[in-house]
Amino acid sequence: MKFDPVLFAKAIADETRQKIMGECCCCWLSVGEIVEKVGFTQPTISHHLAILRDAGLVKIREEGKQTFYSLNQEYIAVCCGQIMIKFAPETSVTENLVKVINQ
Amino acid sequence: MKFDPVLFAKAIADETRQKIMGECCCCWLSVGEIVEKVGFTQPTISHHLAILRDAGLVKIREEGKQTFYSLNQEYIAVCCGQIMIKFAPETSVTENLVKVINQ
DNA sequence: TTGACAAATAGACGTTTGTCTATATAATAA
DNA sequence: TTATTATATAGACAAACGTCTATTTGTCAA
Repeated sequence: MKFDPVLFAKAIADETRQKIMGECCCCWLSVGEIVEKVGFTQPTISHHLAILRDAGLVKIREEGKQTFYSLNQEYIAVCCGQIMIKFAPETSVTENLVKVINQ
Repeated sequence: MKFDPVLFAKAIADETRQKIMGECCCCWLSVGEIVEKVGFTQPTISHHLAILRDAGLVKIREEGKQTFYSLNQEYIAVCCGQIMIKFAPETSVTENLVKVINQ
């Protein structure tokens, strides 16, 4: 997944999608479970999941009739790191991050 | 500035604004200079600067007729760090970041 | 005080986005 | 096969957004 800072920002720039991301951050959830937890219609949730998928922010596992989603934490960390390097290069936090990445 | 992850993401979720951010990341630029570098009309640039300002992403210095803008790198680093903690808590990059913040 | 310049604001307009209902696709069970 | 369930896709529609032109506000120089 080639990093595109605008695509990444657009993907997370919505309250509903951030709710979805929070729900499936550290576990696998089916679309139905996400619908229950977030509270929009199933097509709306599927629409948002497609946007997250196209940006590379979720991992997908199909199992019979169901599709499970889980947040792609590694890639999200990379995206945030890249944005810090691009837009906050002179901060100590970013300098430390760069040190960790390069070691 | 209270951190709002959706407001932050919306503010950086536009190509023109990211160009502006890149230009005034490590220096102070007047609105006129940003207009020249980014290449939209002055009202359009002012519009985007207002969005960045409302999200706390730029610092402002007025000087006579001119207004100078510079990216608020410290706050951008904080925002990225918060997003990592929220959406990528289990990654080693985030664990290192938390260590640095807490020390 | 007048004129010139820099930036912000107002308003118009086309595009993009988020949500919905309706429908299609795919997998399983009877 | 047929019915049922889970998810994705299509299309409609209102709201939000990005850009522009025109205008206003504020500062400085003559």
